[in-house]
Amino acid sequence: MLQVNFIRDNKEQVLAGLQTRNYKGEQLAIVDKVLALDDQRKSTQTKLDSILAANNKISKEIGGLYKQGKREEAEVLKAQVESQKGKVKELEEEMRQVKAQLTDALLDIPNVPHPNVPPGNTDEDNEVFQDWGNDLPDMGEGAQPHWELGKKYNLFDFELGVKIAGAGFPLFRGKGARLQRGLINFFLDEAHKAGYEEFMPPLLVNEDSARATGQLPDKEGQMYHATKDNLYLIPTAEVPVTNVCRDVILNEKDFPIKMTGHTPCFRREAGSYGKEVKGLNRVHQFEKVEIVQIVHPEKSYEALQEMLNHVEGLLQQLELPYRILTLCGGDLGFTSALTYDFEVYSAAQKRWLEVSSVSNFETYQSNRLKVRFKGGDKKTQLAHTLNGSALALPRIIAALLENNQTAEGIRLPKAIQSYVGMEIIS
RNA sequence: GGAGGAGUGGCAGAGCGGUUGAAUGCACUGGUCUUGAAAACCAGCAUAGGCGAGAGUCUAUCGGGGGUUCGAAUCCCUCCUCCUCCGCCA
Repeated sequence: MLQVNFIRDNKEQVLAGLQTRNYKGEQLAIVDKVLALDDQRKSTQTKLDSILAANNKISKEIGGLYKQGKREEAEVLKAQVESQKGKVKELEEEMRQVKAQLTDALLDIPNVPHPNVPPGNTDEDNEVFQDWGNDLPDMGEGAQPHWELGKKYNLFDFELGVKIAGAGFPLFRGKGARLQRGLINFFLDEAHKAGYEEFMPPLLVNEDSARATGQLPDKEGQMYHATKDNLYLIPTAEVPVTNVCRDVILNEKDFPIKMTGHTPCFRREAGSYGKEVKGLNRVHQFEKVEIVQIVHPEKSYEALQEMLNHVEGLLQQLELPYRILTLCGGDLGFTSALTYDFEVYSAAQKRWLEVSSVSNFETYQSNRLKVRFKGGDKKTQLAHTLNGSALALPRIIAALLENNQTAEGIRLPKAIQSYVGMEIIS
């Protein structure tokens, strides 16, 4: 969430940001609401503090009087403090409520989009930041989609997944399982080379962690919830990995913090069915390698570019046609200031598939995470956080299979042949 | 899962109802001394929030939450975590 003081000092900028996100009319009133609640919070605290200060002072006097044996005088003062108790309780309750309302209101305000975020309403308005050009692969008439190829080469089995768990839980087997394992290792090795520390985090997280990275309360329905122990299955490694730095005050010298991790990701994807989700296009459980950076505020857009280059390098090594989109105001994630999506062309489905999303959250996430650092001036301030997929597996596998199908089998790109242990899947 | 013990500042560790936001040591930062370093000495060293132009001052925080009390790090309840023993187990 945004900091109240930032909103107060940059109200026009925040309002303009909301407009980029297509907030109109009454929806913009949220900003004034936040400021009003904050004013109320302050005045309530001033009242409360002055009573508490007076009470504390008297209590100390009582201590002194008891030592001197002046019981009666002490009793008088006791009664005096006691008489304020109701008022204190009342103000404390008011404080609790105002704070809760303020937090709720702040949670309703999305991040301020970066000036480069194009206007627009839907994914159709996303701006192509980097195009592939016209020579998209044409596999001809007989090209098979990945779900057919998976069956043909016995790489994965959706029916068995349904039997064991349910729809959207694919079962990888044989060469399909090896392909997936090889890709994960390839991605992790590349991240390692780029200076990211590798993590193997818990796959279930507690409420505090889910709240800190913003999955709660906004995306409650999208996560699997182990209610008995009140733990959530992670929808992305971003959650456990970013939480490494929760409530930490870093030293400026620690920057940049670069973390990576491979995890399965669990998403309920409630309400999405149909063609768009066929095969591996959208599943409840998938593998992903995530990269996270925590950096000095002045360096975050450099870091974003670096992450962009990293993801681009992966796709080039995989020899897949890709394009990069700048998400428009309407499609931009609630917590993000600037997001680039990577899409890979699926030759048989004849459509672009999103395989990575790289975002700069600036201080929006770190404010809730309380990731701060001390700069040269000894002041603590919020760090910037960024993350991106590098990469998500299922759609990469879909594109690899579809784009590389030949009569002899599926020819793997050079970069991963040693990882998978074969040149061709036949 | 059962029984017992413990959680205090970056770390170690006092305090166990009254001016204690918290002794002391270490670490860290600045200074004195020194050609330089070490040692020694002096000073500083938590976070968040309110009020204030500022100096500053007030409030909250001793694992989390709640309670008792004029007053809680200290007493009570509850949750969490760690340690020891027993049981179970990949």
